[in-house]
Amino acid sequence: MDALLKNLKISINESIYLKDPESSDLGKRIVKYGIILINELGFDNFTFKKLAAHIESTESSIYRYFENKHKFLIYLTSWYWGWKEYQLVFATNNLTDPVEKLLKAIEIVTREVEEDQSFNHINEVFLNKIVINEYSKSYLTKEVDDENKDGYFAIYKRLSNRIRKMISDVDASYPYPASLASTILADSLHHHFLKNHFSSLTECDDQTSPSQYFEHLILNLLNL
Amino acid sequence: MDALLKNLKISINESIYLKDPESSDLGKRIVKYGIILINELGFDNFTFKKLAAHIESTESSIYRYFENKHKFLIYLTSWYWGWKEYQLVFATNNLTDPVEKLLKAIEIVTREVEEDQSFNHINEVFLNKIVINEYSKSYLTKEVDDENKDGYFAIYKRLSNRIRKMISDVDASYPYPASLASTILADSLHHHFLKNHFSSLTECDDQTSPSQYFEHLILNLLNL
DNA sequence: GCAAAAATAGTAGTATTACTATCAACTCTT
DNA sequence: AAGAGTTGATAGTAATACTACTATTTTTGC
Repeated sequence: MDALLKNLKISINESIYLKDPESSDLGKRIVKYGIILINELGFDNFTFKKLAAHIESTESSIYRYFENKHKFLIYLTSWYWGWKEYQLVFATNNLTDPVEKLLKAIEIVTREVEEDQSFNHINEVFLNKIVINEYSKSYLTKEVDDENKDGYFAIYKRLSNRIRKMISDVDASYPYPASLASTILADSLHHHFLKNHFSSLTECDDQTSPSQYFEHLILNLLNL
Repeated sequence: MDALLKNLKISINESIYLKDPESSDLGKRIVKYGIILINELGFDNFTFKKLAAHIESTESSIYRYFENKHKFLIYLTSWYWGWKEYQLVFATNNLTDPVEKLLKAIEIVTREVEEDQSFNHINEVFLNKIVINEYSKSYLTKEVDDENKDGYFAIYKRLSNRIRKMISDVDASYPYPASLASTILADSLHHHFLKNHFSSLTECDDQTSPSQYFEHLILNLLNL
């Protein structure tokens, strides 16, 4: 990953955390080992108590950074989407051909993160797996409308919007650019899951990636 | 709904429940008020204790039917997909034109359930909302592979397969029929959710339904 | 250079959840 | 009238999701 990216701080809505985990050593350890532990146990079996034991700290110290594990998940996934957004802007900014631009964007948001790109203390490979397995749990709640109003999902929505614009730029006549952008983002996560757990429900496997499926879809659906 | 359907029993894998809820009055009340309560509270806030209070029974009685609330969710969603499968088979069996057949199938699986069709004690409108809001939580778990092996998701997979075949029947050259079937099933649930909570991420609203979006997608993606 | 204030870490406790176990009561059959 | 099956009532446990409070360390203001 580009050196510039390594020095950037992904900025996350302040109401998601009580105290910025980037502001202290403990905060960074919470994030680092939180990712490792959620990946290992799954979000449902993950608790602050287990995380505290893992980093040799206490539950109450973690509660000073995050109100509860739900907000911790929102924090981690927001970071992930912010990171994806940077990659997307970075990789497409210099492209002039709108088709090339869109295809590059699709590739970035649908591909699997394969190696640890070591954005400071965050393991992006694990974080990608967490997003695939747990992201929908962050918004499939009774509190979604309040949290949406408070901007908890702002980064994801901004990213979706960027893709929507790129779709309209290649085919202004396509009537569902926002829906298609949403389909690409959400359904590519779903396809990574299917590939790993319900292989009969997708053609994607070691040879064929979700990226190829979505690229083919875009190229055949839009008027290019 | 057709009278024939009302008399059919949706058959659900026996290892999902401890005692068939269709076999007793209490069982039916658990299912009936379980649906109402999950719809009201959301699955995360739903407990067997609350349900027991609601139906003036006890936690321990409910535990005699279902091991835990996760299996209860699997039961309810399996029932839903079984019900959709019946509707799909019923409505498409007599159609000879494969395009018409596929479009009918798409309409059935993507449309919102709008009125209570009173399949005995089950409120299908609420159950549809539950599937939209909670279905993915039933498989996004660490136990998914074991539960899949035990056939917990068999009905959904069978339904997805039926759509896959219909896609291949209208365009044998399309390379991703299984993936496209999965996209239609999962992403239409997602679009109903977006419509209700993230309206900026979709063109779907009161005027434009997810069904229209997916119909347009199919008609423009496949070689018809 | 040091005391007061602010930030942070650690301990202990509570309410709720997600069960399990046991026993009593009632019904339905043979 | 015995026995099986179903439901109800009560109690108990371990884990979860916190909150309140105390102890320690760090910062800063003079």
